Amino acid sequence: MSSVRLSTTSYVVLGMIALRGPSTPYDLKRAVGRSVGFFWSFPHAQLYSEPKRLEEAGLLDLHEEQHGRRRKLYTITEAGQTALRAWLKEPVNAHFELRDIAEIKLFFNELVEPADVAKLAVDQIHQHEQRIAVYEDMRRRYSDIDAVSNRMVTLELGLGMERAALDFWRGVAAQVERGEFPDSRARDHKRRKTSRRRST
Amino acid sequence: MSSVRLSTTSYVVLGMIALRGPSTPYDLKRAVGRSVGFFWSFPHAQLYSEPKRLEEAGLLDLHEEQHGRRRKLYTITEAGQTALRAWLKEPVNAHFELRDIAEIKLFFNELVEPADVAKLAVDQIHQHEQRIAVYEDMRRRYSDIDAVSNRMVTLELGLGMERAALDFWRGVAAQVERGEFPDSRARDHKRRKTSRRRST
DNA sequence: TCAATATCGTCTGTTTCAGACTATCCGGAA
DNA sequence: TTCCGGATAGTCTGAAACAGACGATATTGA
Repeated sequence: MSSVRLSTTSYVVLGMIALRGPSTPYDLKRAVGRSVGFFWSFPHAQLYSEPKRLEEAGLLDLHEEQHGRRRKLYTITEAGQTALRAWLKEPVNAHFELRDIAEIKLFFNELVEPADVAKLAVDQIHQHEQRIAVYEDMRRRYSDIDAVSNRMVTLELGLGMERAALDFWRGVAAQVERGEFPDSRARDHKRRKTSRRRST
Repeated sequence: MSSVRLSTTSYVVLGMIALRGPSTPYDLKRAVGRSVGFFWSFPHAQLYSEPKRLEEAGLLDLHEEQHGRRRKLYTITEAGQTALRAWLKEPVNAHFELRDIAEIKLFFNELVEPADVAKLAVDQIHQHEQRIAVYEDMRRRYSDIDAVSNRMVTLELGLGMERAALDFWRGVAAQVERGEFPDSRARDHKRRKTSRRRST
């Protein structure tokens, strides 16, 4: 029940148990693998150690099952629900929580000569397609449940967001294919000018 | 010169030095703080330890300056350039590199009742605006240099991507404001139905 | 029946995190 | 001239997380 520092991974665990109900670490491992793992991946060993921490903090309840293989079944507590919801409501804080590899690669892309926009676009398209598949899979699995509202709102938002990104990169890819992209044009008139800097 | 494991942070350091030229850790700290730090943040102490590792791996050169305060000036080596470019070219691998907090929060958003789409949108809008500002700042700082091609291609892509996302979320916010969003409509006819599960 | 495969869980050295802490420099007020 | 505050610059450390090797138990079907 002592105060622990909760990481994003902690909230992923909390969130998964809140969504799925009572779960063993292995349940979580499989569920994470085909859903939220596409947005936040981590070693599966964490799914054994993290719930233990959360249980010690009073955010999960533990029910040890003692027949056959010893396994641990975790349930979320009231305190856990509260902590999770509080986190979900607060904005992403700028404090060591921002990490976006795709954007980093884009940021530094000017360093690869000539800028390989085509490859970049393909990479992004692939990633967004994958994420869309994750959301669509969830939608498929839940469409038979009658509680349409909250879950469906979320799924549609996720899909919408991913589709917007996908469209953007598909557009880029198409432009590149039609030779409309600046990098090919710019290359020849660059040759003449060398590393002159800051004339004004 | 031994082989070390390079993390994303390593590549950020390499990338910053490649972009800016010779830099001290403190230079990096400031530069990161107002640019790439918005996509990938980490404790500044890393900017002292990481270059040392990279230097030992032969990816950076060290020039110790010994007048006044002792400071270390790092330059990227050929090997460093090569490693960086190789990383930039390879697609984001699915192996512990995917981490997107905003998407996580969206994923679990159905758990906050009623789904607070408005707040979510505001958060996203803020974040994308901030990132747009980063790209625009870069563009402002570099627009006077005549090497238009690579850097400008990258900046336009970054801006385009962020604007697409921003537009999407602005659209969502507008819908919410006009009351067109499903969550308000869905709430009443949900009350009646309780936790029945999976009828088929 | 036992071998292969799938399921489930633990362990461990290394790296990173997060921020407290130390130290230096510089300008202006007392 | 010293003293103070703030900006600049760098170090240190305990606690987590990482990454994956490893160990153990079930299940199956030959």
